[in-house]
Amino acid sequence: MHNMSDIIEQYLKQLLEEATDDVVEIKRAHIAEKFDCVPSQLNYVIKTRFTNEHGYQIESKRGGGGYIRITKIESNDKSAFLNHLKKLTGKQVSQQNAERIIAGLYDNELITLREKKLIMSAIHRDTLMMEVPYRDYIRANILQNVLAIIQYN
Amino acid sequence: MHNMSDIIEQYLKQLLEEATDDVVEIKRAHIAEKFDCVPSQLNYVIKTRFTNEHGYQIESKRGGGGYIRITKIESNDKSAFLNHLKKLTGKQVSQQNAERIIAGLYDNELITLREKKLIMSAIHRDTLMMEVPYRDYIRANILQNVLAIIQYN
DNA sequence: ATAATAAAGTCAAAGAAGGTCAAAGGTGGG
DNA sequence: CCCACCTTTGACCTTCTTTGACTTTATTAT
Repeated sequence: MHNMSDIIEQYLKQLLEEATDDVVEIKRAHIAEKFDCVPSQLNYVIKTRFTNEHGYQIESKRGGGGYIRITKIESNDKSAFLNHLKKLTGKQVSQQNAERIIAGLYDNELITLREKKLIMSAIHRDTLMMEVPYRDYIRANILQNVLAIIQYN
Repeated sequence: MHNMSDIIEQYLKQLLEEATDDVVEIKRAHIAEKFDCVPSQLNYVIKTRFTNEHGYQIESKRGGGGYIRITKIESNDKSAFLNHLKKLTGKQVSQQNAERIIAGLYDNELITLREKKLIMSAIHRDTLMMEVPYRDYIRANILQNVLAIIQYN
C-alpha cells in the first residue's frame, strides 16, 4: 500500500473483518492521530472508498461523543444487495459510480476478477465512445443487464 | 544496446526476472532520475516494448503514491485463436457475427457460461440503444476489449 | 438558556504522480 | 545523400492525495 489513504482504507476494512456484525465505529480524530494525518483525510478516504456503491453505509454524529460508523451492507442476501445496486445504477450512471459498484461486486465475491475486468472495460468511456448523457444511459443499460445476470445465474 | 530506451528496457526486464511473481512496480520519476532521462521516456519505453502483444500488462496510478506496474503474462497458444477473433471483429461488427464469436469462445472453453451471458447482453442491440453504424462500432470496441482481457488474463 | 467545548463536515488550494503529444534529434538502409 | 523510422525532450494535461481554514452540530458546564 502506497499512500496514507490506501493504508487507512486497509485498516478500516480489517476492523470490519474483525467485527462480528459488519459494523465498526471510529473516532475521526483518534484515527487521524494514529496515522498522523489531518482528520479530514478520513472524510476523503470514506468518500472515495466506502460509498454506497462500494457496499457500505456511513452514519456519523458530531459534537461530544461523536463518531463515524461504517456498516458493510448486508450482502448475505445477495438479491437484496443486487437490488440495492440496481437502484443506485438507475437509468444513467457515471463511470466513477459504475466502477464503484463493480468493485463492490468483486469485493463481495459476486463476480470473479476476470468478470470485473470484462465489465469494467465494457462500461469505460473510451469503449463507449460517445458523449454524455448518452454514454451514461448505455452504461446504465449494460450494468443493469450485468446485475440481472448475476442475480439470476 | 546503445540507446537509453534499450538500456531501460533491459533494466526493467531484469527487474522482472528477479521478481518471483512476474510483477514489478516502479516509480516513473525515480527510474528517470536513475538513468538521467526525462520521465516521459519511461512511457515511450513501455509503449514500444511492454505492450500486450509483447506479453506484458501495464497498470498505473497517478497522484501521491503513484506507480507504474508491469506484469509479465505467459503467452500460450490460445493467443493465436484470439488474435484471429480480433481480426474478425475489426472496427465494427454486427450482432450476429459478434454472437458467433462469443459462442466460439464458449465452445472452446475460453469463457464460462455466465461470462458468455454477460458479454452477449453487453453487445445486444437493445442494450446499445443506438443506430447502426454507431452500434456496430461500439460493439466492436466492447468485443475487442473482451478478447484482450481473455487473452491476457 | 447560554456559553464553552468537542466533535465531525465541507471545500478549495497545494502537492504529487503519471500521461500525452508533437517537435527536434539521430540513424541506417537504399 | 535521403527518406523513413526510431529516440529524446519538454511543455502542458489529468488524476489522485494531502492539508488546513472555516462551518455545522451536539454535548456539557454555568
